[in-house]
Amino acid sequence: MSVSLKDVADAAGVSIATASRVLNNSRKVTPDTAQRVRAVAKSLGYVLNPLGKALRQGDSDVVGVIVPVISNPFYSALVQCLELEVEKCGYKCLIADSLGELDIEEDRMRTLSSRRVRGIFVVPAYFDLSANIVKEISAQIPVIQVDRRVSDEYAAPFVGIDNEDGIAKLLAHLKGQGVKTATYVGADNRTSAGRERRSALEQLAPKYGIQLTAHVLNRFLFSFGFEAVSTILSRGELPDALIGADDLIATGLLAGLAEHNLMVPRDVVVTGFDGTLLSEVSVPRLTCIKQPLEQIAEAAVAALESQRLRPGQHNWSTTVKGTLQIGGSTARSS
Amino acid sequence: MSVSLKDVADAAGVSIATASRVLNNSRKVTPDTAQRVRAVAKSLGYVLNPLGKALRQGDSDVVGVIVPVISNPFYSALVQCLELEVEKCGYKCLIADSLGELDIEEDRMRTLSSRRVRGIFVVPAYFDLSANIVKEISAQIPVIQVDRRVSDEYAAPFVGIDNEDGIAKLLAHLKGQGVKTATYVGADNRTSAGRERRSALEQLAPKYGIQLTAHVLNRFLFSFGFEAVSTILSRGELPDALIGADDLIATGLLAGLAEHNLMVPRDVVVTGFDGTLLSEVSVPRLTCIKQPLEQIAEAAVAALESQRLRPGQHNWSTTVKGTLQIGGSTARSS
DNA sequence: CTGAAAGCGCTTACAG
DNA sequence: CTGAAAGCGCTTACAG
Repeated sequence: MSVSLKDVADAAGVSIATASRVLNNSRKVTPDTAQRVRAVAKSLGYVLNPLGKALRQGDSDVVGVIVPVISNPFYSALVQCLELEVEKCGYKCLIADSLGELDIEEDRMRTLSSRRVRGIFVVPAYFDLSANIVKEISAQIPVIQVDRRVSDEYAAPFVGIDNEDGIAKLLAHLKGQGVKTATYVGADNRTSAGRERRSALEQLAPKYGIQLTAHVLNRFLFSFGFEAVSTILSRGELPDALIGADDLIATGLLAGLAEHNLMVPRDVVVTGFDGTLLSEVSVPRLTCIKQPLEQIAEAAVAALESQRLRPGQHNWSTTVKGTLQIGGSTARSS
Repeated sequence: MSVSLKDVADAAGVSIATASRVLNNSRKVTPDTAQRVRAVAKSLGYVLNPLGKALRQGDSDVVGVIVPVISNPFYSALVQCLELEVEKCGYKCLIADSLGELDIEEDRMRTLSSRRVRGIFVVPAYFDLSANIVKEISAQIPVIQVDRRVSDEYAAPFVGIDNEDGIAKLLAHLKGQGVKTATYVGADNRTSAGRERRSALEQLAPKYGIQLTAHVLNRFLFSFGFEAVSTILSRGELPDALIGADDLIATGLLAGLAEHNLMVPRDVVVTGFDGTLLSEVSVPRLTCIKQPLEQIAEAAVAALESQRLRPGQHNWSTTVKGTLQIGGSTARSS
């Protein structure tokens, strides 16, 4: 049905080897012949079949991307940035999600690996449980952990935000707004992001003169933030600030507070983390740490390339710093 | 490096033909032999290389999905549903976005086609400009248009929401809330969704006793909704309702109104379309038409299968009806 | 029931 | 500079 390299070669009166060389600019070919082949290829509408190429070379031009949930605005934005960056290298992206479940994650990684992708970007579902699969696949093809990492530091390189720096910026801002007490509505220990943000907060809050009441912990979900409001209210007094572990939780908090007729920032200020669409869409806008996604994507692609060139070095990581994005949700002084 | 079918066959003392048959359950093989092959395959950690299979069969187990922008919550949700449904058939998804640009869309479709995917789901970027490429690729492999369609009704089957029905439900609800005047903050004629929603509104509003002021039209963007508020205010009187063409525009309206210290629903009611995460996250929640994504995904996959079985019939479509999701943004009677 | 062989489309040593 | 040939991993008529 579709035209193959052989068709082109025949029509041009050359061997398929020559045709291949012309179309890949791989070796010097008589200009005359080259031109003829190119013309024929064009007129016949030849398009390379990447399957044959990949099979032969044991290596495709596809890169895999695995995120927990593609419909989480943070991940859909991350995926888009990664895709853009990957395409600059002339590769294509195969995108998949793990739904945050270990067995799906394993399936995705094995499938991609068997397809001989050039490499995999993965946001591991779990800090500890995902370590094995990341390490296993990482031994076969280049794997880069993005946004989250697994417990085993020799599993694969990591690229992501500096959570501690982000939390520090948030605390400095809150302090400037006169915040004295805060409650962390955060993520549990399942993921590295959850761990790092929580421990940074615990460590740094005292330095900014902010007193933390008991955390409310769960997963990165809007519904969790929404419900957390009731939990906190049932305790009695509301703190000056509610610190959400990400934008999803934070917008959940905004919605929950509205449900209880509490005004933000008048009654309590709220912060998020990520700087997703949600933070811009919410009313009031969410103060949060904006992740430099382009930069992360760029670093991730660079990491993958470096991993391809000299494999075996897995215990390194790249962190980038986020920026404080100030919204109305913490405009306490006004 | 990785173990191939030949390795398995050798280790099991059979031909690769037999090994292949066992692993595919394709023909009767002596139970004894079959068991042995299976055992060997397992112990060697054999995993099929889909490249070889696809090359041989001229057909892979991959399905392509092309949406305009993956970071639009509606499309990321759609992609997730499609992926889930596609996997039920044992296929994998190759996801890509066109950024709403024709040349990228063309590149994506051609690339997928050259990879011999089993079929493509596409949300065409343009109503008229995308017609050619959809038709071209549709002649090669099964293509299903989802959510939007192109002008040429013989291009490819379509699966999506019944926009007219959705608009009617919205109008009925608004009428019940005592709305007499409304402004449509909508999408232009670039896409079929934009066209259909607008023309349905123009046609149906009078029947519900709702008077439309001049439309404000542009693309499906949060920023457009946000800015549209100024445009409308500069005209003078605010209508009873602002009807956003989708949730992105509608939440933009909410944010824009808040910026002008206008209260929703007190000063004006607002509606959206799609029922994305944004509609739930916004404060107040957005009244809108919720798209039955699971149902759409199911129908789309069924359409693809039917297209594979008997190709050539392109001029049919499946529409599903959305449901009215009532939020605080139209709670006028309260 | 099983195997030897062809062939999907491609690239790349190896000769010339 | 160019071509004949091997081979990537797989499936499937074709014989037996």
